[in-house]
Amino acid sequence: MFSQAEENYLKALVQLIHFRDQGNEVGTNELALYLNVKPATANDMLKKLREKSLVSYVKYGKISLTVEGQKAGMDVVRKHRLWETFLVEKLDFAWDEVHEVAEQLEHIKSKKLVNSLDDFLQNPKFDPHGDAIPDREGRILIPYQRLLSEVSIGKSGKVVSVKDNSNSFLQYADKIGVRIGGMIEVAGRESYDGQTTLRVENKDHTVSDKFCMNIHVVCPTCKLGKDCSKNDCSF
Amino acid sequence: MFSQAEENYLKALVQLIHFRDQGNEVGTNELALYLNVKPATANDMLKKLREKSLVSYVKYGKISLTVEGQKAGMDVVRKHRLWETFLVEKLDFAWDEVHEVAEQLEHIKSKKLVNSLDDFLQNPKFDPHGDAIPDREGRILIPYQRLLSEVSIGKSGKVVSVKDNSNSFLQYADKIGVRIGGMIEVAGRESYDGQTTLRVENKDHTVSDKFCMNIHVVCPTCKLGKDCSKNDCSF
DNA sequence: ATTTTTTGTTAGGTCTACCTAACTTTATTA
DNA sequence: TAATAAAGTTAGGTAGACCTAACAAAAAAT
Ligand SMILES: [Mn+2]
Ligand SMILES: [Mn+2]
Ligand SMILES: [Mn+2]
Ligand SMILES: [Mn+2]
Repeated sequence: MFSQAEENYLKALVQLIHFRDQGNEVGTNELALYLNVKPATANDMLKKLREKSLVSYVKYGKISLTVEGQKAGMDVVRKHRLWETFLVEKLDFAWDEVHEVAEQLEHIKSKKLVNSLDDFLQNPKFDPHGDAIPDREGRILIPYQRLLSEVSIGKSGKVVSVKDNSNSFLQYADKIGVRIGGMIEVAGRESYDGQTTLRVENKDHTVSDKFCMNIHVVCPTCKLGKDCSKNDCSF
Repeated sequence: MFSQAEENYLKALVQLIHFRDQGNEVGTNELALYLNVKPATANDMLKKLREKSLVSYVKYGKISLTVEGQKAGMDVVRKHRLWETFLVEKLDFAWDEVHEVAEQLEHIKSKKLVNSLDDFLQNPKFDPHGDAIPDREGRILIPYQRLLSEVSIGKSGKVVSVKDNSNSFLQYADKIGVRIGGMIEVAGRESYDGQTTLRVENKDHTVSDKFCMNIHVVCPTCKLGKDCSKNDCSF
């Protein structure tokens, strides 16, 4: 079994290496920044994880996960997302209240618990933020999605996930009616600074480019599948 | 907030001081034994808890909990028992499978989580082992109960709790049909060594005195109330 | 009332997960 | 290419929660 700290590093590495659009090269400093620790601390832990064959890296080089390390990290992500789903679906938490608690729950050690919970929730494929939940083997479903900031004017998308999980972002999103599964139309975009007019539930809101870069949408007709252009895709 | 270790000590003290039939004087050695640590370790922690005004004790004296310490310990017990109930009621765990996992879950820090869970379970008063679940203020319902070993021959009792939570005990209890809420009749008892014949679900089983001393029963007609003899009590 | 046993304390040490400060390597820029 | 900046490493240190070994106090037994 892994310690809580080890699990946090493995999860962070999965997120930095595999769950990012670009730049999947990860170094000590970036990892440390992500985990709110000092580079020296991250360096210590990397040596320990290397000893245990969970990461592979050489001094001054970039970090990667071994098969075993990736599996372990995925498992933490799986637990995190299942617990978030539980909190929202069963205990009526709001989507901006679950992350902190899930950070704790993700470290509970019991195979039976995780799998029972998965069944109890009817094997959900996505968490309350629209992020894919890895299955028992660490596999995830990847919907073909794009950032709202990349959707052309006049087109609509269905919200599948948000990148920012901060309270301020989630509450702002809530306020203007943006939620997982909801539709958004890009009514206009200012070329000067990317200010975008969104039509949500028949109301218009002018939001920043930054905001749009944190929302993933899919074509409402072909949510899954890699090459969207070959279908009757609305994008 | 308290650390996981601190919480474990506070819970142990509540259990040793308040949840025991007799002998509620507790010392360093006993506490250490209960928690599977060495006396020196328990001593260190007691000093720390005294600093924080959670226990009150003097060198070489007996340990007691302050109001604040008792409140904190009760809260851990509450969480432990709520999670055990959740595991059995919602995730179909058996009553001998829940303790270990609850030992982990009891340390999750979120008032909202505990109270939501309590509501989700419809504010249960007893856990799967028949132990009372403290409410938000740390109050518990105490059924008038006696040990099965003290029930007279010919009388029946309804099982409300078991003292031993070990796998071997629970599985043995299961095997002969003893479960919370079930009825047991004391059909006979050998005065030589206390060997007792129990009638459970119309079958007779001869069990040891030791076994009987780990089962709490109440009169089926007056489960609650302090002075059983004033009612139409079957005992 | 001693002796012996049990119980409790102290001193000093380990291991984990952090830290700061100083240093080295690699990358960037002039 | 040489200077500078950024990234990564090492050494040494702290705090929490545990340990062993030696010792002191209290309780029990003779
Ligand atoms: Mn989260
Ligand atoms: Mn999430
Ligand atoms: Mn338990
Ligand atoms: Mn219990």
